[in-house]
Amino acid sequence: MNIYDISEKAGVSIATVSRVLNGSSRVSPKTRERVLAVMAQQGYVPNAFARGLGLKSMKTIGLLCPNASDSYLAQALSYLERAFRGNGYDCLLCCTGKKLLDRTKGVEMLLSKHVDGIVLMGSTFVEEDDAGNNYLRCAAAQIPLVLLNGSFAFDNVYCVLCDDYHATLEATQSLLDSGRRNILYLYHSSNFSGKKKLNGYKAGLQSRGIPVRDELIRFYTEDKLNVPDVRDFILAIDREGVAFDAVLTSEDVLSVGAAKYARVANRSVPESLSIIGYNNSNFCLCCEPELTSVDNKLESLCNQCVSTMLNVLAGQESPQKSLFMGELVKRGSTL
Amino acid sequence: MNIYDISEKAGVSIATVSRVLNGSSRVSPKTRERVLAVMAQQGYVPNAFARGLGLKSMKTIGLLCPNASDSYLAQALSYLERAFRGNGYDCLLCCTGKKLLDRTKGVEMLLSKHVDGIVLMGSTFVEEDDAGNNYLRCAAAQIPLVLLNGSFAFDNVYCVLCDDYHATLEATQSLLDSGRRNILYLYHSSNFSGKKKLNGYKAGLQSRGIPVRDELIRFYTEDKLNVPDVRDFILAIDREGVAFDAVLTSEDVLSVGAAKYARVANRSVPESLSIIGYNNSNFCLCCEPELTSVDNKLESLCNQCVSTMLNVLAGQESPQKSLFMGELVKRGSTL
DNA sequence: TACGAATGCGTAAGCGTTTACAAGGAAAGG
DNA sequence: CCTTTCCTTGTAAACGCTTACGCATTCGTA
Repeated sequence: MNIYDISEKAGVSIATVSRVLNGSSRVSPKTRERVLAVMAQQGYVPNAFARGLGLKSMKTIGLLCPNASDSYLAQALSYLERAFRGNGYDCLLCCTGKKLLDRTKGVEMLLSKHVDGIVLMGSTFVEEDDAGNNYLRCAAAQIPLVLLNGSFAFDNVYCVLCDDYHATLEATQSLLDSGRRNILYLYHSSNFSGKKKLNGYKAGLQSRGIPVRDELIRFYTEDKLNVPDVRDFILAIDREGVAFDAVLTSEDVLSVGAAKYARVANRSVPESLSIIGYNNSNFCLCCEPELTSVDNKLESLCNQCVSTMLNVLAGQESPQKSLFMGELVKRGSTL
Repeated sequence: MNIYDISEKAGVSIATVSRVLNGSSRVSPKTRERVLAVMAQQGYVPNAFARGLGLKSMKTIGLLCPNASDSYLAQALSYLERAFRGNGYDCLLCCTGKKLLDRTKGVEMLLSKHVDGIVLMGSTFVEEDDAGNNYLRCAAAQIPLVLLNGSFAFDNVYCVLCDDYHATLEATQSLLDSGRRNILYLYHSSNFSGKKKLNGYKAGLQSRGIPVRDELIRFYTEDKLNVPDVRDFILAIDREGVAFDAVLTSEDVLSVGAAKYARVANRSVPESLSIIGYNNSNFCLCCEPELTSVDNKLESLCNQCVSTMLNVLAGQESPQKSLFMGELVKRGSTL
């Protein structure tokens, strides 16, 4: 069943069928009706490969996601896919893990499938001058790239991100202003936004004249975020003899681990230990007390990603960088 | 940059280039080397549309997912994508919501993109004879379909699922055997596996001679699963005067809500209230005490989906139905 | 040495669309 | 009634690849 069958049954040429297919105005209403009727009756579905060949586009956006099972990224995936599909674009998903090499291969795959644009999720990308990201330059030479939570100054690379630096800075200040002095900072990835957050933490301390102490800055290295393991990780820090009266983390799941730690260590939250997480995810509401967390406006970020992409594809001017402000959502885990 | 450029620079015909591209054995090693060298040097990437036109396949699997932000489905997505890509297939994602109409449109979209096969996630499909699922028949006429957690007896439709009926039955018995008599059953969707679970609950009661009481079976209608709302939902049931000493749910998030309810209602878990969830997700470990839950072997299910799909695509015999057994993982929320 | 088979490669015909160009007819203007 | 213009439609040439078929060349064997 192809365009020829339809043209025959409708008594028109294939060009006319194609024009109907593409909504060209250069078809008389009567003819259009007839062709559409035949299509519907025959259950005709145009061949996307052939269309792609002709149009050089298959209305598809590539999503490069480090890990679809991460609840934050999964949520982002969901927002992005919905918004793109609502605008006539489908999404090709590529989950790559975090390694640069794998991400490079992922981008190549997406390019070979001739996606119209790529959204790179999850900020595994560092600053402008990182040599390892040369492939971004190559990719951007062909199609528009939008980085979600990443930054990379180059033509055709657009960045949409939350100001993680200031958000973390404010969270830190908020802890200090409630009387905390020894804030344990726990983070899980040293990617672009990971670094911003860490810097925000340090700046927060300095803004109140509190010295930055390395033993209070801990990197959780396990790839998988598992609550009991995080709890034990913090417990071990405690047993080292490092004293802390607050835990600030780069992700909510780490904070859940902190809440678990508090329980086994017999410390009351928030009286003896304040906890602040990041992302304002579902996990915050699971704990008792509920977790204070930084809302980094994921839905807004995703919508901006999509509209930026659509604008660029439509040849319209678009901001190279869109920065959103995070917001501290206070709940029971802080004073 | 196309096959002609390469053929010219390598001094061979396009047929030879194509043969190299497809790993045909009908090329001398020397020629192959030369062509590969030119390709690499020129950074040639074959046009997937044209290949698709010729090969009638673009090595792509469509994933139909009701909701990528659901942690269970997100996890499944991640497993599926990884396994498919590891086997040379990419994944086209389509998140549709649960409505039949939307899912139908999603399937049509995937068909028009000529995916090689479709995995339908999330069991929005009911039994064999549901008239609404005619589109599955149509789709299956063209390409293989694999249902994850669904069942539909028809050629070219393969089912991979967990025995939710027996898993829920056993969970119910386990509660009864620990002395509980009034088990509140809370569920969120009445899809295929939702019905199986409900039936398992009823059968569990009956197996111990306990009457099924309608007021203890509650459907949580909100589309979004939000912990505080679930808590209030259960609180309202309590206030109705319906007494229950255990809560069994169709999803962990509902159980988290139950744990929250217990706290505001001043009931101790598990002494005054037992709780069992379903999926054995991360949420179980966030609660205090940790939640007992049914592990429905998601990773195994997903791997089976993939190997079934690959087998069918390779023309090999494959089981029409693959049934896995769930397992009750006991934790602190039960006696 | 001769002949059939096997191998390596090229030619050309698809695959199902889009679209530039052209042509035919109707409407409009003189 | 003849031109001109606009509108609708058709013809045919891409798009970049795969592959059946055919032609040389090489190899093995009698």
